[in-house]
Amino acid sequence: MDATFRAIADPSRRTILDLLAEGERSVTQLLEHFDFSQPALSKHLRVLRDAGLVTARSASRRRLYGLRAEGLRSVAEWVRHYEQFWTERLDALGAVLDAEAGQ
Amino acid sequence: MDATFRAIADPSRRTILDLLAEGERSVTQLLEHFDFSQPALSKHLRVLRDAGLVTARSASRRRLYGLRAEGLRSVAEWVRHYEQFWTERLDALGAVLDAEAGQ
DNA sequence: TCAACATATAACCAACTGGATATGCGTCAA
DNA sequence: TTGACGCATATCCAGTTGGTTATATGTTGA
Repeated sequence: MDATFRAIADPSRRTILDLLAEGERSVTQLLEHFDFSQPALSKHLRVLRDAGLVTARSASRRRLYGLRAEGLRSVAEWVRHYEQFWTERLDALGAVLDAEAGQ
Repeated sequence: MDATFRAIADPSRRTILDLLAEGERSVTQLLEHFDFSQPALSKHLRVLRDAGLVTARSASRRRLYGLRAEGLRSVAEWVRHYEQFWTERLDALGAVLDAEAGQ
């Protein structure tokens, strides 16, 4: 879980996840979207793989990466725990408005 | 937004947010939950403040920190975009089970 | 008034990180 | 079979990070 949070802390890696959300991509395909070198991309992919956020399979001489969104579940649950803090306020606001409308 | 993701990448800082979710706390109160020094805590608090995740107000000679959960909104929205990937699968599974039950 | 308290900042350090270049290794096409 | 392709790994480097100790600042109580 710690690995997950550290993995998504980097904007390039979040972009990778965004790209993979559209479907499987090879390393070369992914690389087109970045300014850094291919080894740098491979490093990012390794971090994502170690965090369980992407999968990889070999297809002839290419390597296809895919999204493994379930890896983000812990993040989703963690943040949902906080979501109530702003939805509660909206509920409270709604209650106030209702009360005022009732008068 | 980038600052937000980097801020929550650290487990100590996530713990701080968890503590503040229960209410305002002074630096000394927060410090009881950690093994590191007071300056280290002040540094973490600065990162969280810069990311807009906590608020601080002076109360006599103490400084009370509070949660500012709205700062996590961008994270919540980002991860919700991925949430569909596992809920969709559950929906699909549900459809299969429904179909089998119908036979 | 002054010592102790509560906190922030400064300066420093080791470890980690994201990048680069160089290279190794398997796969395909000619 | 061999050269080019696709990718991973090794090594190195500069910048960032999380920690430390030392110190400065404001506040309160005696």
